[in-house]
Amino acid sequence: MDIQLKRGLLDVCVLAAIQDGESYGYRIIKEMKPYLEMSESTLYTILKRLETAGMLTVRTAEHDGRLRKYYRITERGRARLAEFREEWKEMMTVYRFVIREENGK
Amino acid sequence: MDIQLKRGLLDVCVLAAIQDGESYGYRIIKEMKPYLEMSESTLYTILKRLETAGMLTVRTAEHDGRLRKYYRITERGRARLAEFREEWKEMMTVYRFVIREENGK
DNA sequence: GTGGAATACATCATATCACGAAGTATTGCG
DNA sequence: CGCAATACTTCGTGATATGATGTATTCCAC
Repeated sequence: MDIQLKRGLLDVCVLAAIQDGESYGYRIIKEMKPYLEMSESTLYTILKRLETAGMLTVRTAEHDGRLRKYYRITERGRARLAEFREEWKEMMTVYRFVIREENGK
Repeated sequence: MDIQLKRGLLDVCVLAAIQDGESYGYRIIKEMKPYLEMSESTLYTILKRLETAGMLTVRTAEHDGRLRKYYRITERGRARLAEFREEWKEMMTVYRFVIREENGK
């Protein structure tokens, strides 16, 4: 998919991946892969950004001798998802503008 | 609208604005405004980029003593629009992944 | 007839951001 | 032992949207 198009989905996609309960980086990537591929460096950048924005919280825990960071969505994060749904309506309006001519085919 | 979300639409939106016949910068902005707002500097940057990519051609003509640049879509530009429609299908898949939980409400 | 809005385009600096590359460290399997 | 998988981090780079600013003309209101 076009990178630019992808950009708008990355953040909300990560939030969506933890909306049912906490998860961790490596698992999030695997879970999202069928829908949207992203590199590890991208994901961890996004997770940091979302944390800074108060959209998720982090806790570190040991699992099989390895450290894992578990991410949990916050109210603000859920609000972002709700906002996204509104923005999507605008997206659809623009989409119809873009494809209008080929519509009659 | 969220800037990141907007990014994926800007280029195709400009192409869509000239798909029915040539137009010029100032008019494109006005025409797109109800759907997607962009600053002038953004538009002219995009027009230059699309020209470099061979998705549109430019001709300069005088109109009421002022110079205008008229932009015309190319075959490659139309191909980009067609490609966008395919990408949109992927976008819809991701969209459904994002809103899946709230769907049942 | 002067000032300001509208028309029309250009350039520059800046901030954001996705990503590849590379690294660290452990577990588990053949 | 070696290699894949797990798990996270850091750095540099390139792309890009935008505000600020500038140039130049036309048209309308006062």
